[in-house]
Amino acid sequence: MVLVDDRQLTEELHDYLFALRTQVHAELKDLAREAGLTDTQTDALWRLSRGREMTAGRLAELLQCDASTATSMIDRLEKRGLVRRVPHPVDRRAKVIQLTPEGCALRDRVIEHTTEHSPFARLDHESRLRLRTLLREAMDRS
Amino acid sequence: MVLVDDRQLTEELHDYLFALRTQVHAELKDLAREAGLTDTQTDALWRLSRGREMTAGRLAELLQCDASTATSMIDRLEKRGLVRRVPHPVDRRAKVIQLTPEGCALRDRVIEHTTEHSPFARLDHESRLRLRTLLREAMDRS
DNA sequence: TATTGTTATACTCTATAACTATA
DNA sequence: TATAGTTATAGAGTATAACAATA
Repeated sequence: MVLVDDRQLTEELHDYLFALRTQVHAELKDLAREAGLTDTQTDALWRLSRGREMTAGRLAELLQCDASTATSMIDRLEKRGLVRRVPHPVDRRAKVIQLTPEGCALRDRVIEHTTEHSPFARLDHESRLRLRTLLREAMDRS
Repeated sequence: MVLVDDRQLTEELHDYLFALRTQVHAELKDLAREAGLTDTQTDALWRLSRGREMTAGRLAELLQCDASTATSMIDRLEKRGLVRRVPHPVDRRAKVIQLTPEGCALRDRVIEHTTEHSPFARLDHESRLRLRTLLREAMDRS
């Protein structure tokens, strides 16, 4: 039983797509400001934190940006002493990006702050489970 | 009955928060490339399209950016002939931002393309309804 | 030859501060 | 005085193309 027009619903979800971008931007910006970072840098820090260490190429892949963009981002993070480039153990072309102790400390603060001021705190447990399921489904591009 | 650790679930949702940013960025970038725009410009066009016309200040508010940022964005869109600044009917300080016919045409193409290649197309109707409800709840900052 | 990463370049996005015109 | 918008400035994010070193 379809009570809502399908095309209208899809269009409405696209409103959310755009709003989501703005909202997520804003949430990350708040997080970032707290830590003295930009939202993109916070994103990068989070990735490095979750996956521990990785090559520059892998980071670019996760952030879905060009390799050259990753290079300049890493440059800025390195200049701030948050990450460091170390040689790859077997591939001498590649470089492994690591969080420094300062980077780890900042990451910890970001995680703590995120957990405290979560935009998902409004939802109850069941809702969060459902949201996870739906997001997984919608975001899966494969 | 809680089968999943709550803290872990919240952390996982934050992974999605970051991933979502990247994903939504990417979706908008694809959309934009199609139309020869940046993702932010696509966003602006969409807002102008949905709300018809509005002041520069209102646009900045919707995009959650500074007024000066909106100014330069409008500059670029105007230079491309997609929007135009017209005097506000009663407040002579304010300017109303309008889509030009070219802007409208581009907006139509973007909407059509979005509907066709929707990231939400993967979800069935019921799932989309549930997603809408959850997003509304989670995104409501008031 | 193909891949990893960097550099040079050019644009867009972004906020802050100082400003103009109007309310 | 306060508000709407602009300008000047500076830094960050972004991709393209050309390049070096290595696989």
